[in-house]
Amino acid sequence: MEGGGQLGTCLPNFYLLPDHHGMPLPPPLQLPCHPKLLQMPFDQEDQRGIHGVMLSSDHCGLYPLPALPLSNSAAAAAATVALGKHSAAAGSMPNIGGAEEVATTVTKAGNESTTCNGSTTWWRGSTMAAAGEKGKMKIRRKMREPRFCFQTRSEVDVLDDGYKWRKYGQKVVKNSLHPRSYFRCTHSNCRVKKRVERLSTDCRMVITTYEGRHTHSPCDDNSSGEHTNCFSSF
DNA sequence: CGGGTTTGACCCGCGC
DNA sequence: GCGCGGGTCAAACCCG
Repeated sequence: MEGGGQLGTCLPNFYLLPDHHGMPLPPPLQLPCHPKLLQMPFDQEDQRGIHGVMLSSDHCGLYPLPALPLSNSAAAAAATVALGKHSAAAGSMPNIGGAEEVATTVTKAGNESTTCNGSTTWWRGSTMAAAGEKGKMKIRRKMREPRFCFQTRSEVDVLDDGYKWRKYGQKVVKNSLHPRSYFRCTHSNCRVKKRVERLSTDCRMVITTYEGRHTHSPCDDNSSGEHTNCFSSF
């Protein structure tokens, strides 16, 4: 069902954030412009050959993003993005069209609600333990969270978005000069993942892809005493 | 010693 | 059916 959940099947939502310059990165919710304005029905995008909308780094203007090939390039894969969190804590980030559809798919794939509970570790239980064995990894593969990606110019690969991430993999992807890094949120009940890679065409550009929704606020990941530091740089 | 990173292997989906 | 490529696992390693 639902086409195997290949990344390319769900068109991403793109945001181009202002230049990073090593500064902590605000989560999508804190984009300089209202994220809602960036939304566009996926099917509509597709029909127009537009795979996303980017926020101009210079003036917050919107413009279509036809350049990123979503089907197979590394950038495309990274571009298939997803937004985690922000629905509960901040509440201002709407569920994004296609992303919500993906979420539905995830639910149908099953077992999601059981994955985070009672597992010994924050993510292992959500996959292998829930599946019980590798043979059921197919279920895992089907599980797709809402995705959201944005792109920014940055000196560093891993942007500080206020959450705490653990790297669980790195892989060289085709058509990309730079390896893609895979991260998971370290929060015990949070299954949000993110991928980070640099554009092969412009190594200064970092594409960050979020998948899933955080079940906690950004500060919950840090020590409880650092609540004011999450995005203090802004 | 605990938590995070690295990295090779494995699995799965998709295209041909 | 097969091969390719992306995504994930998990043991080994590193670091504070």
